[in-house]
Amino acid sequence: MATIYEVSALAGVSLSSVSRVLNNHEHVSEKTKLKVNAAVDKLGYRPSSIARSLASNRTDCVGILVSELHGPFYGDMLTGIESELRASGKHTIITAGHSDKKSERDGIEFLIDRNCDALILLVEALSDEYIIELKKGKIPFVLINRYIEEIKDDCFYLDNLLGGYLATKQLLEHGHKDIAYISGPLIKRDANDRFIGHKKALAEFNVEYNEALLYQGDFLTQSGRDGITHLIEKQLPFTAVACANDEMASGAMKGARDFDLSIPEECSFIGFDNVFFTEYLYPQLSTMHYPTKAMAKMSAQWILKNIYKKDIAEINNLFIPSLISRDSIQRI
Amino acid sequence: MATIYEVSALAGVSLSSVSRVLNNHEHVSEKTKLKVNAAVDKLGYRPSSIARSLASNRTDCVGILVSELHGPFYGDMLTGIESELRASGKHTIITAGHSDKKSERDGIEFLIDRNCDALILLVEALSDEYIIELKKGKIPFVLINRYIEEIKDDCFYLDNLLGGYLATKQLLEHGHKDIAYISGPLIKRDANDRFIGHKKALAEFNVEYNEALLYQGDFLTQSGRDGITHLIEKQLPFTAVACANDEMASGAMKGARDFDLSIPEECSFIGFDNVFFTEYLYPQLSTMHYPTKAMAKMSAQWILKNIYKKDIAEINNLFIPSLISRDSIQRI
DNA sequence: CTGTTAGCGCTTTCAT
DNA sequence: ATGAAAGCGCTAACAG
Repeated sequence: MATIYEVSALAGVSLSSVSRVLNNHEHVSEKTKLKVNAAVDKLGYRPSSIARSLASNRTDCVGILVSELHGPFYGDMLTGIESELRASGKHTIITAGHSDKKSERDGIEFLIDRNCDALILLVEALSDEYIIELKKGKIPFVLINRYIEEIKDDCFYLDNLLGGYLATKQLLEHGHKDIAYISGPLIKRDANDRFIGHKKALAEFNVEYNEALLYQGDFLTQSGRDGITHLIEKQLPFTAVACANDEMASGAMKGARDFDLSIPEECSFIGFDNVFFTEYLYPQLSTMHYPTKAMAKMSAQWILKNIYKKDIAEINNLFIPSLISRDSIQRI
Repeated sequence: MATIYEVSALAGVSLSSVSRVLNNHEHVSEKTKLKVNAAVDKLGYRPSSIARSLASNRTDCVGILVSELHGPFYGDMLTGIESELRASGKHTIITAGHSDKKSERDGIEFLIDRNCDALILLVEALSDEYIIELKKGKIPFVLINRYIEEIKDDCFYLDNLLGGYLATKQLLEHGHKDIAYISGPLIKRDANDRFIGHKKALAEFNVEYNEALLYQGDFLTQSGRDGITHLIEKQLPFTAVACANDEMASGAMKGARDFDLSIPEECSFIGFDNVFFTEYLYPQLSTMHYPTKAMAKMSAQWILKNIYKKDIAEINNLFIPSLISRDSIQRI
């Protein structure tokens, strides 16, 4: 592998001149540029990113931590971030936190050890305190899908309360009054906000909230199924169920069918997130659109703007969910 | 940030001794180990991975290239690889090739430039020749989901022909004779193999292959929908359709329903890959299981064994699909 | 506009 | 078993 020394020798200029043209620094004569580029081509020279990082203290890498590398939600996030960063010549090191405190901590340490210039974090298990403390360290980072008051400008988040509200409102407007709710883990902020939104809609329509109709799931399909099973077996009265995400909604729909409930005739459903497969469920699932890609892109832009000093028009932290109306809700 | 010099000074031993205990080299006295570790703890020292890489010419990073970062198939692959590698203290740099020749080439170059110790590649657009040529370079790599005769020991692949055969056989055994086939892009080896398997099953059951019943899709949901629409509008006779992957099957099922075909009563379906959402379609989709995780894990193990000299029991290159029988096939 | 000179923080022979 | 010293390949003042 040719080094910069050989380029320098062949081009007949100094090391620094080579470095300058390689990094597009100004104040380099056209002539030396030409000479250097010729030498580079001739030698098939490729700079060593490692050596460059050691000397410059930059890696052009941003570290990403998401809960899982699979799953429609995280997949879209990753795609959105990677493509935006890649377009600016920055690279991503991706790792998984598995919604587990230790894993998330390890993941972050790993990314810091890899000398990432900045991080994009989707952390669920780590406490607000830990994150606020991390902010005092020297590694810049943003949070996605999470709101922490103290560092809110570095957070990108959805108005989950509004989403929960709009979802249930949709059910109410179709005449439903007995509405079950399959929530995410309520200790999680997003899950709780969606739930609060649900209750807000109920209140607005003067429908009394019935605690028995709440089932707390974990955002995974199986828990949706468990939820509907629980509700049915308890013989609880409901004509519709709002689910805190699409995975659970699909599980719940499956569970309902196991009890021969026809959808949406006997039971309506609404999901949340609008992941790609909702359109391919039967009936197609009405849900709340989560602008995942836009949020992913924005978080990447924050990095580009603040760390790499690129010109970015405007940073916007709050994202708004919108209703996707399909076929899983029956008017009664 | 403390450096190794400070550790050396505080511990009262030489640089090299510190380096030795840090890297678990043998021939270090218990005493110096203790002294060094104490100093490390006291200083909160963390080695710089960059400096280490520069000096040692290793990065402990393996580069992964997949077509997309989203999608159930790639997601599972990534998860499988990352967890296996991570467990051995190796790291992954992940990038997307978008099934495009230039993107894939760029991605590989990027990973090489990042000084990855080895690569795991899922490439679709790049030619066999390009890959064989790459093999002559100095970067070690394996291929997943692809078979190239010349480097077959470094390939991990599914017996797609068998899968295609078994899928259609399942339909035939349920009495179907008029079987439509929605294929992937037939220039792709895996798509073509599945299709060949389909025809083989037909032949074995003495059912004549009818070219009109073939629709060539692109593995994406929409093309499944387009396929079924085409078949129906042409008024072609069929009682079942075999799809080359689950995405297209879900699209096809949706399309069939748009024409008020009941599934599976009026039309049976079988998919391929057994991605997670097949279970949540209605009816649940019968499909061929693709041991994605196992393949991902195996490819990571190849790297661990051959690059990092870990003890790995056995490497196995060929993976076998198996039938997952659910509710989308009607006996006639 | 160009060249000289120090390192960046660590690993790795080679002696001892 | 330990230490000294020579880089790994590049960037970034600084001087000219």
